[in-house]
Amino acid sequence: MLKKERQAYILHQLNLHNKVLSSSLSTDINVSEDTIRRDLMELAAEGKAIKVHGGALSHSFSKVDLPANEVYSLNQKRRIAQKAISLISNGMFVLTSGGTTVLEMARMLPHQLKATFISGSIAAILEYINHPNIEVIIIGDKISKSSKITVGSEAIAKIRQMKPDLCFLGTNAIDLKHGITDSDWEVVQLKRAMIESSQRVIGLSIAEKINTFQPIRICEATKIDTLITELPADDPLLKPYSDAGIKIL
Amino acid sequence: MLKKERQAYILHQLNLHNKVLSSSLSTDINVSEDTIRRDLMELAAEGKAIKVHGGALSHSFSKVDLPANEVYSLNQKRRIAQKAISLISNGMFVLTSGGTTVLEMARMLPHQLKATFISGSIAAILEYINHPNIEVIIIGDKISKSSKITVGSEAIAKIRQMKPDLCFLGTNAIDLKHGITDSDWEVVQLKRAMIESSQRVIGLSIAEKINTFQPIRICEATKIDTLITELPADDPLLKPYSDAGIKIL
DNA sequence: CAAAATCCCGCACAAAAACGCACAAACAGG
DNA sequence: CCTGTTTGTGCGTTTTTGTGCGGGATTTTG
Repeated sequence: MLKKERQAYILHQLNLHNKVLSSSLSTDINVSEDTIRRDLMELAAEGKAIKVHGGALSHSFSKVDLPANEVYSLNQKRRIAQKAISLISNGMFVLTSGGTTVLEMARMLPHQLKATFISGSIAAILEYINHPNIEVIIIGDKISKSSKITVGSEAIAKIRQMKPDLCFLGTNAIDLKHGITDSDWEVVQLKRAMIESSQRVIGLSIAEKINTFQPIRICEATKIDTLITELPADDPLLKPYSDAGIKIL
Repeated sequence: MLKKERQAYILHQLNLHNKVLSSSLSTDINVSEDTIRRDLMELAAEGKAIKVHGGALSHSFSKVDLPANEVYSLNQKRRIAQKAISLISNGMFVLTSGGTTVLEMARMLPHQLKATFISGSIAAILEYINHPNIEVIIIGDKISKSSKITVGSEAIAKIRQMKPDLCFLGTNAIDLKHGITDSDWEVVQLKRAMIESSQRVIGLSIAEKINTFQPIRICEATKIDTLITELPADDPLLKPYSDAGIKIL
């Protein structure tokens, strides 16, 4: 049995039962537990499983452990959110993606701001609802358990028929050569649609994601109009982007 | 049973009952109390539970005890939810409305149930997401701030093009003469669509709402197939409904 | 205040993981 | 074809992790 084949089988079992045991898999496919363990580690590294002692769990179980160590980047994200908010004016239609930076922005929206926010991110929606003057439109479709946002053709079709003033995109990786990239196929599809529909796209990215890339490409970096990081606009790290015609904030 | 799995189970119980006993958990999952205690300590360290002598408390409960009458109606709703859940089988497509009873049902869904839930209620969606085996489809549209559900023509159109197996309807008022009624125009539109699309409609209503009515009519009472209250099925209050051909549970 | 329940501590032990190594099959390139 | 390299796999050995148990300390309760 080929490695890929075996891993596909493991993933299938994982989706089916939401958990797998190294021991049972080993007797099941007739390979050593060591091999299973190595497979599980690979799958975990690719984000397709969660490795635990004794086997692995499906991502849908991960709700149990949200990492609390992320406090570190919180301040950076707040700074980004602050800059992003300055771009929003009363009466605008604003489309937002998922991601923690966007979520932080949602939390910091000034009370008196009157605008309409469109999103498929459950967490962001929750924040918008609590604001007194913000209208919320949710993009419906199947919800991806891993990213907690709606994905699928319905969602994409819905986005395509809008023309929002602004689009805030939480970017996982941006690089002039590789463009804007991500690791989840469904999310990529969605973000691509968001970018194409919007009059002005604003990328939100903490500095450590600048000049990095991930397996799947969304679009060229120059498709975004404005890039916001926690750094000052004249930071040398951002110079190439500014030269490429992207506004920096 | 894996450690993470067990802890997930404990957390689920905690969210459900707002408290857990080490002793009962121990006999429940068939592990030593020591192990449970260690789990609770870990969960407490992560801030997901509050360890107390004899078990643990949910974080939300730490405040003050809910007023007695709320607890009272909570128990009624739990009883309704329990009956409602018994109607759901694996693989079903289930459409649910908003309301606290439906929300309670969402919380009580058994861990191993595999089904697809469709809803426009933000609170319900949040509960569904936390279940490992449930697929979630959200109905998108504008969100009504008062009821925290999506309303509007898009939502209605979306519902119209589905044919779910079951529809659970939190009913605010039901009466044989006036039918099922509600007070919010947009919600009424939505519920009407839900009833028409579904193969089987189950009304959830606490007894005090039986034989009451509100300003706007959704449909006749007989449009629902099954009525679930916290009362036993042979309660005289429900006799007229049963005579009208509605199944009582 | 005394009995009962619960917790805490150290220990034992089995299951699982990590590590280093061996080995064979697949591959690449003269 | 031969040969050096990479890749996937299995096998001991050592470490780590998860769990249960006994007994003494502590808390709860009537």
